[in-house]
Amino acid sequence: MKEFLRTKGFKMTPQRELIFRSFFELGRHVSVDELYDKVRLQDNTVGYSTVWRNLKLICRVGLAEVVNIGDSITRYDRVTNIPHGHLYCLKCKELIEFNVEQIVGMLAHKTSDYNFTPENFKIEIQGYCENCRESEVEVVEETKSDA
Amino acid sequence: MKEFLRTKGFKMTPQRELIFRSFFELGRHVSVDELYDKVRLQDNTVGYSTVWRNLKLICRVGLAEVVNIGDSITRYDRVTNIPHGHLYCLKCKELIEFNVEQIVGMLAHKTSDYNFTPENFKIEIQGYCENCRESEVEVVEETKSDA
DNA sequence: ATTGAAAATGATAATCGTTTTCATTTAGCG
DNA sequence: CGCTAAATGAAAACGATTATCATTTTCAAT
Repeated sequence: MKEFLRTKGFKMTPQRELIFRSFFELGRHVSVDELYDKVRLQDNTVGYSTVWRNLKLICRVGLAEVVNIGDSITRYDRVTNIPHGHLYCLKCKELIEFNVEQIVGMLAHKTSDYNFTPENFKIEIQGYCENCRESEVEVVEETKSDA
Repeated sequence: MKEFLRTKGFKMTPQRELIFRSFFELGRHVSVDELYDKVRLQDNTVGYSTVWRNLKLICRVGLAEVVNIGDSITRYDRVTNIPHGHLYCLKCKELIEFNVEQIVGMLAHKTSDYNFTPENFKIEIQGYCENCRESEVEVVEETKSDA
């Protein structure tokens, strides 16, 4: 890892090592706060900005990418070689991954109709998971006034 | 439209009418600022918050939905009956719509494997449009230090 | 037409996530 | 070692979005 970063022109530091390791330990859909909390458990001197910067760095070097669904929280997802989309349950807020290998293939083909060269596919589906399926009624009648 | 809103429990006001009309005149991928500017051309007393609130209202009643691509600007897209995804050019930042009717069909089918009931499909593809295709090289070597 | 309750407006302040700044410390090459 | 570029941590700055609140307006019931 140290080597990997060096070849890209970045240095290795204890904080950075801790942040990187924590990120990969956390696994999927990591938010800044989650990562910050985990890092602080092991070293409570690490600054918030440092966690932030390194999370962006992890993306910059191609080891993670941003996941943005309905809520306003940006999450970072470890890059894997199997492409996946996300199913987001509007009720319980759970984020389920699902395989989109064939879909991506089709999409790639389709974009060529538009003379477009794709780099990155984002497929996010909002809906209701198995458990929450029943109560999918009221969508408009929530917050009416002001807001 | 007035009727339509009333049945959903909302009132009609001159500002609201102007904002709604302006939104639909603008067409696709409307940002708050764009809409605000357009509205102010016709009535420079309308407040920013009012534009904001009404943009959200347009979404709430199902006439528009949020489009969020790479940049941090939230845009609102008029809902149509033909489902479409977005091709976002990383260079010129243009947003191209493309038809995803079949794709959505496949996706809907695929989500059933996960016992998931989809409500909303978002397909965003980043890449390079016809004109910008050549210069798609440097992706990592941009801003190195700090940041 | 008048009225009264509910909702909308507009200005402003508050909030939240993210980015920048800057003085200080550190990594790592020569 | 010693030097330079990069990294850190704290704090402030920033921009987008939301909440607050006093005032005004809509609209249904009279």
